[in-house]
Amino acid sequence: MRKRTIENYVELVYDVQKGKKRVHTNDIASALNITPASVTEIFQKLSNEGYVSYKKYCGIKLTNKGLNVALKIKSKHSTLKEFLIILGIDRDIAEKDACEMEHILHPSTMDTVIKFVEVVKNCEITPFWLERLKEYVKTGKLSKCPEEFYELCKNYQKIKN
Amino acid sequence: MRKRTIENYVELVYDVQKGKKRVHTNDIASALNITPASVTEIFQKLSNEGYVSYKKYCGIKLTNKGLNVALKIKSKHSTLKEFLIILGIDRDIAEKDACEMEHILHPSTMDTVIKFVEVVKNCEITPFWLERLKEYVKTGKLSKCPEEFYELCKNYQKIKN
DNA sequence: TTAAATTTTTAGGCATGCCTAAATTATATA
DNA sequence: TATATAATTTAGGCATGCCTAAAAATTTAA
Repeated sequence: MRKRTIENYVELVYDVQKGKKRVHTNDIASALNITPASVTEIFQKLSNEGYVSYKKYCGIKLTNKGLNVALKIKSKHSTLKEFLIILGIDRDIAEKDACEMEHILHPSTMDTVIKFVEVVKNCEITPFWLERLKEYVKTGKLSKCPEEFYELCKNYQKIKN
Repeated sequence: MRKRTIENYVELVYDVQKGKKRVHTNDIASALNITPASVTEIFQKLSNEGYVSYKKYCGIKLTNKGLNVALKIKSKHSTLKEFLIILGIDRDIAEKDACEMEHILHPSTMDTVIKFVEVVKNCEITPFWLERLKEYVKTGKLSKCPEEFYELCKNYQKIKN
């Protein structure tokens, strides 16, 4: 199976599994609008590769290996979604784009995104540059950056060097 | 053909086409490390869908339709790469991640990214928040945001409301 | 508890994007 | 201008992730 496929299925299985003992073909099939027959095939492959334990006619359950993948992907997903929302992307679009990005970004890119989100969340108030960006996206007009900011930045940089 | 496949091939054809009249199977095959036979198949499909004009044994040339797709994708690519580089991602990783992101992001997300890059490039000096982020990524330590910044932000927001 | 309904699996197919090997066409050179 | 060489195409295969139709197992309910 492709990395992407594994990640998507394992992630979904994780979500569906909550509050259930086992996940059945129908659960996945209806969630994805595909046929149960296709899901059976996926279950068998996920099982062969050790992501789930599978018993015919009884559905599946994530193994530790599968659980780890699921947790990692879910963590990436929520960080990326937060990241996009911070930038001003609509929640549902952020959700979809995060769904794609979670599979492709390099670990070091993910690391930067994680820290970006952390930095912004750490701010007591919405950062100025972010306000300006959102305004620009909304109105199409980019306001000029006030002189005081430049001064402050310059001073700060002098101090550091 | 899948959207992603079309975009990838058309983009590559555009790059290879520069300074040549026609692009040959071998050009693409060697660039992608796949066999010329596979490229022939791709050429035929690209041609069927109107992205290139194709004459047997003579290679292909982008049509206007293909050129438009190529230009759009290349524009997305370079914006995304710039975006990632601004955030502090290494150039080669930025290159690879941009290659993936260019196919998946929602237009409104792209719009925000475009404006983000514009806003940062518009700054006379590297924004303070970006300095802090990069430092955090590099050292693992997040410095506290100076009080003056908060004050300035607050004042600015009062003025606007 | 046995028949009906539902769920799951099997078997066989299909499109995609790749492959190899062999045939065809173009080109370079003697 | 032949002919050897190189490039391209055709033909047939393969893995993936999906499909349908039919078979098998399970569950429900009479």
